[in-house]
Amino acid sequence: MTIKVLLVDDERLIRAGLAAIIEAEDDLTVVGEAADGTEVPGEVHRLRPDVVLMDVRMPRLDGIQATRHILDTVPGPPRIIVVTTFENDEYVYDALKAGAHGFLLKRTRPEEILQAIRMVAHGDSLLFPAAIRELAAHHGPSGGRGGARWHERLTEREGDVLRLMAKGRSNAEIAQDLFVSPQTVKTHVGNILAKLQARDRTQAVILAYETSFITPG
Amino acid sequence: MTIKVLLVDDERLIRAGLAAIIEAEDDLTVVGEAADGTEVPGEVHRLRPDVVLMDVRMPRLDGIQATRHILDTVPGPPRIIVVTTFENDEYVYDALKAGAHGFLLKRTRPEEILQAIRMVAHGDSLLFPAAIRELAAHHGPSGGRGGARWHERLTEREGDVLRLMAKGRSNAEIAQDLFVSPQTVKTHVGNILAKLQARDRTQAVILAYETSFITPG
DNA sequence: CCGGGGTTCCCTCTCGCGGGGGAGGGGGTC
DNA sequence: GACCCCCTCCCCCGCGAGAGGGAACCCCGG
Repeated sequence: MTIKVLLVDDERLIRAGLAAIIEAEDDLTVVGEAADGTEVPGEVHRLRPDVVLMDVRMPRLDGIQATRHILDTVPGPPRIIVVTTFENDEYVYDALKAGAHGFLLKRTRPEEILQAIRMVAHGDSLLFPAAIRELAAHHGPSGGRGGARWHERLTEREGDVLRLMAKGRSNAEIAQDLFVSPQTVKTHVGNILAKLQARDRTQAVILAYETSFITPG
Repeated sequence: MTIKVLLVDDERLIRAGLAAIIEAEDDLTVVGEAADGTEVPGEVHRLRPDVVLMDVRMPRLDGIQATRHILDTVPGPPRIIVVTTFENDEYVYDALKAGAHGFLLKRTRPEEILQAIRMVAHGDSLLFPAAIRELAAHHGPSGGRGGARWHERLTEREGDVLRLMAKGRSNAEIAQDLFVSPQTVKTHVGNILAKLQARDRTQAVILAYETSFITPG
């Protein structure tokens, strides 16, 4: 049950680095590489990877269009992680909207990149594994099979706060709703923003929508 | 082609007031009234109104649940306008999420209430008539048939700004994106918040999502 | 028993956001 | 021409938000 990964990045150095840390794990393997978005659909069809690590900024066809194209055309598509150099990259939201299952910064520590690959391969969303958290809440803390804990996952309380943030509540209002002090809410909000790599509550709410943590309509 | 309106409010006085101003118009007519959410589905089935003016806070079954129920069960459902007493009512977002096509404050001036009814009856969303604005942009300024202009509609520039707000941009970043000064952006943002009756940019973005001005996924 | 994560609460500090004004120019209608 | 709307830009001001510390409690697991 090794997880098959396809690397997509226009810089050979990046691909080599990612391939090195991935191949060092025995439950992960790199089945192919692509240097451009245009090559991706063919490679996906041919290699049937479980996870695609896709750079956002590429010549010819960028990661967003490539993501959209794969998810539109390939039946049983792979999970796609969008990789970007800068946090708060302007394409991050577009990428998630295009159907990506998470995003990573290139400077993220290798162990976390590996954990991220395993998580999305197992069907979790990188930022908001709502299903997992629900499972853990309903079926007791014995939830996920070993080692799947990732430090960026939101806690239950943080989920409560984010849900209220996504209803337009201010910190003071959230404090009233949850019967805690405003300072506590500020702490939670700060942790949420850090985990989501969001700059402010607006970006956090956007991510909540784009990753279906919150569902409109 | 008179527009049939169903009034739903637990206070007879409110219903009477609304009925008075609506019946004074010859293109609008009140086909029925209901004092409780539980009565609504039956009345909708029986009277087939074009528009439902629905109070949010009602005993037994509130406006949100009633809205959801109607839209779930009635084929070719009416357009629903949620009416509330206080701005920034905590139920507003829930109502829009339940599928309401807009919301109004009870203290809104009568002419605007009438215009709102006409707008939603013609298929526009009250806050974000994106379709109309697109039509106007594509088919020239001859867009909507007479008199449909409502002062709460967003201008094209405001739409640009809101779209960028919904991408998580700060005012300064929006200014760069649009090649204008930050002060100009602040002006637009202020106007947007006023028109949307939103308290801050987060609420504005939420409304943008809930009314499908922005579409996730 | 001790460690770690989660929740709660406190402090200070900075800064962007939003409210309140005003003002000028362009383009449209009446 | 007068009017109105939109877009642009400016001022001041108050406040909430977020960053960056710290600290206490509980519960669970090693």
